[in-house]
Amino acid sequence: MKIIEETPYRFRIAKEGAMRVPGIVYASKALLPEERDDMALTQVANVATLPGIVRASFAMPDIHWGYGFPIGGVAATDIDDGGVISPGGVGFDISCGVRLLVSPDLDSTQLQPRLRAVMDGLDNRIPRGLGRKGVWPLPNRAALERVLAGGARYAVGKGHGVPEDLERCEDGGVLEGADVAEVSARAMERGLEQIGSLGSGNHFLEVQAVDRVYDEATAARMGLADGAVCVMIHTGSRGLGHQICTDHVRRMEAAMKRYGITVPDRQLACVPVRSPEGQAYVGAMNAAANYGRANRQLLTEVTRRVFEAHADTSLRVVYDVSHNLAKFETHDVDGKPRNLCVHRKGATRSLPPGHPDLPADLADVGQPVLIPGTMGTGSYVLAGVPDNPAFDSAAHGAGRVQSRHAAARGEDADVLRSRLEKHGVLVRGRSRRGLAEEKPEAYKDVDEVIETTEQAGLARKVARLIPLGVVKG
DNA sequence: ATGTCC
Repeated sequence: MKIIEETPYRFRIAKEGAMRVPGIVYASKALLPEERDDMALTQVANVATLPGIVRASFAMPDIHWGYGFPIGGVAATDIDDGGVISPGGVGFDISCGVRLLVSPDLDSTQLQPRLRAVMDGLDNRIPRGLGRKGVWPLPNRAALERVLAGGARYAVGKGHGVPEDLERCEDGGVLEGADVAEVSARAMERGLEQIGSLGSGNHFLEVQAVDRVYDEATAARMGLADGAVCVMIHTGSRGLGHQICTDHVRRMEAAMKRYGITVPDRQLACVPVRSPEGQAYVGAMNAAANYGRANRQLLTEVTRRVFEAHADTSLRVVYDVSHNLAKFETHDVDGKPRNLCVHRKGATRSLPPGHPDLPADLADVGQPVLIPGTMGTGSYVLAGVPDNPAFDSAAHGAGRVQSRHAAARGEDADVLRSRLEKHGVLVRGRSRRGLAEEKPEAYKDVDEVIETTEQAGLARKVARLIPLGVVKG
C-alpha cells in the first residue's frame, strides 16, 4: 500500500488494483497507524473497491479496525449509478450515537455536594449491562412497531419527554422509511424488552462539566457556558440493531453473486441500494435507527427525574446525533449534485452553517458535533464547518489503540476505579471486566484527535467537557 | 457493539 502525506493532517492511499477511488485518511503523524499493512488502513483500501463509491474512501482521525469497514470510516455511493449499501459500513450497533443534555442553571460547583446522590440515583435507575431489560417494557409487538416507525417522536408523544427535545435531535428524532416487515421475529423479540437501556462495552452515561470554551458565542447558542453541568449519553439500538445487521448480512452474502459483485473481504457484503435486498436492509436499518433514538430519549427522561430529585434542576437537549448510520443525502461531486448513500461508521455527521437540515435556532452556527473521549480525560463539542471534504462528517470518539482483551489484561477494576475517583470522577459500573476494557489508556489521545479533526477542516472546537461521574454497563 | 456460536 502506497501512502502519501499530502498535508500534516491528510494522507492519501494511492488508488491501485481494484480500488475505484483513493483512500483519504485524516490523521496527524502521531495518529496514523505505524504499520503500512495496518488492518484499519487495509480496510480503507478495501472499501474503495465498492461499486458506485465516489470521491474517496475516507477515514476520520479516530480510525481503528472494525467489521469490514474501519470504525471511523465514511463512504458515499451514487445510488443512481449502481451504488451499493453495506451493513458493514453502518456497523452492528445501528444508529449508535450520542446525546448531550445541559442544565441551564446548575454549575459544577453547585452540583458537587449533591453529586454522590445524583450518581447513586443514576446507578439505581439506568438499566445497563449485557442483555438487561429496559425502563419501558412494551406490552406487545404492535407497540414496538410504533417505536420502530416513530423513534424519539413516538416516545415523546407517549409522555417520555417534551416536544422541544425533538427540535434538537437529528431528523427531529425520527427517520422516515422504516419498514417493520424487514425486521425479523428474533430482532423484535430482542428489542421488545431492551428499550430504555444503556448496554455495555463503550456505551456510557456521564455527568460532565464544561471545562473550557473555545467559542463563547457558539457555545452560548448551544446552551453551553463555562462550568455548566452536562450529561452525555452514548448508546444505540441494543440487540435489535445487532440482530438486524446479522440477518441482512446473511441475506446479502447470498444475493451479491446475482449482482455480479465481488469484494476483497466477505465482511464487506453489499448489494445495490436500488435492489430488493438493498431496500429491505434500508427499511430495517431505519427501523433500528428509530429504536436507537427512542432509546436515548427514554434514558434522557430517567436522567431528568434523577436530577430533579437530587439536584433540583431540569435538563435540556443540546443535540442528539447518530454515528453509525447510512443516510441518503445530496452532495456535489465533480460539480454535479448526486444522490448518495453516505455510510458513516464511527463517524459523526457534521453539517455546516446554513444547512437546511439544521434546527432553526442553530442554522447560523452549524451542527453540534458530539465527540466523547474517555472516562478519564474529556469529551468535546464541535460545530460543523463549510466545505467539509468528507460529505459533512467528523470523528466520533477517541478511537481504540488497545483491543478489549489487551486493555483488560493486567488491569484491576478496583485500582482503576480508585484512580478515577482520585481524579474526581465517580464510577458506577456493573462489570469489573467491562470497566477495565474501557480504561483511558486503551484509547488514543482525544485532544490530538480533536486537534486533527479541526485542522483537517472537518469541524471546529466549541467546548471541552470533563467527566464528574460515569455510569457504565 | 452483541443473550461474544442455535
